[in-house]
Amino acid sequence: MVLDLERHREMLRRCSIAAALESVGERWSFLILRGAFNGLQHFEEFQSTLGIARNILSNRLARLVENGILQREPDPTDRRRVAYRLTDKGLDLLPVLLSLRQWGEKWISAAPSNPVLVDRATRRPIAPMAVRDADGRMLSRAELEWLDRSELDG
Amino acid sequence: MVLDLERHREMLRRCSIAAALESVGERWSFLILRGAFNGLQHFEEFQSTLGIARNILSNRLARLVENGILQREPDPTDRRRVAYRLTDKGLDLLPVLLSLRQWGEKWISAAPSNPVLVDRATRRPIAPMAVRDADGRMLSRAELEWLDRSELDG
DNA sequence: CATTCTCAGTTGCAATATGAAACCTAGTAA
DNA sequence: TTACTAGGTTTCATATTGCAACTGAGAATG
Repeated sequence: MVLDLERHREMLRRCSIAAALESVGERWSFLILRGAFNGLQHFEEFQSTLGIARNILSNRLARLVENGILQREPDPTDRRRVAYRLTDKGLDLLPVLLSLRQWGEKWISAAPSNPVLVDRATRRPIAPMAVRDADGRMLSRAELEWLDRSELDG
Repeated sequence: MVLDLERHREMLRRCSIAAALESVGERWSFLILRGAFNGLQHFEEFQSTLGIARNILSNRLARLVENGILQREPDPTDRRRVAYRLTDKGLDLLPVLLSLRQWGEKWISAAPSNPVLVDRATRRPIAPMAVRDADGRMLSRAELEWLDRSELDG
């Protein structure tokens, strides 16, 4: 029993999805990040655009900072203000955010999202997030298989 | 004031990330889906491998079914048993799951996850989920820009 | 320089969600 | 016919969230 519980805890520690959710899985965290990706930086901006309760926002920002996803930067020109900006670790969540957005767009809100992420050089929208092989070819579901790591070739 | 609240509600309805999170953003939902992707189908399997409370599991499965992400299929050979399996809508969450897993693997639990998703034909692991242009070329952060939909070419 | 306003919170309390454990019901196995 | 199993539900305790009012440092205004 205790062992089983321990095994479970261990499993959750090993599972990177569970680990990721510890950082960004709480209610509002993702929407705060969406805001940050769209340029929001200040407490009042997040609060008024998301309509989140102030104490919860305060808590979520603190946790995201603790987890190294946002950086808290006091503004030197106005000492009341604090800017919250994405760290590299936070910026690296972009694929998660885009996948989720595209899924929601496809299956729930048929309305296309705004703004759109484009290739700066060509100004063309990015491709849908998809599973691809090592050469960048898109793989359909039928082409995929789960393999135990031990069965991977050298 | 009421208008502002309404505008906010409207925004959340329009935001596909918020919409997606309504379906899969509750605590445990993602881990249940991870289990489903790894082959779990039965109540007792989810319960014992995740260690989730039975009433919560019951609630989450019902909600995922409501939202068309899982299908509830009574087993004809044993009328006690019920199989929960991913629908197409649910299977389409794979990119989200993989992005999250890769992020967790990179930034939190350095340990590589198991099992691994491979190209069935070559048995080689899939490429990391990344932002790519329409031709499949990977785009770095510096190459990306947010553009208002109205500014898109034709 | 006194007053007012803004920003980023905190506090207290009510409403919800979650968790643990026992219980239930239909169906299967011995 | 008795025991056991799968998939829940119920009850009650605890934790999380939400709302509204309040605070305190600092900036803007007159």
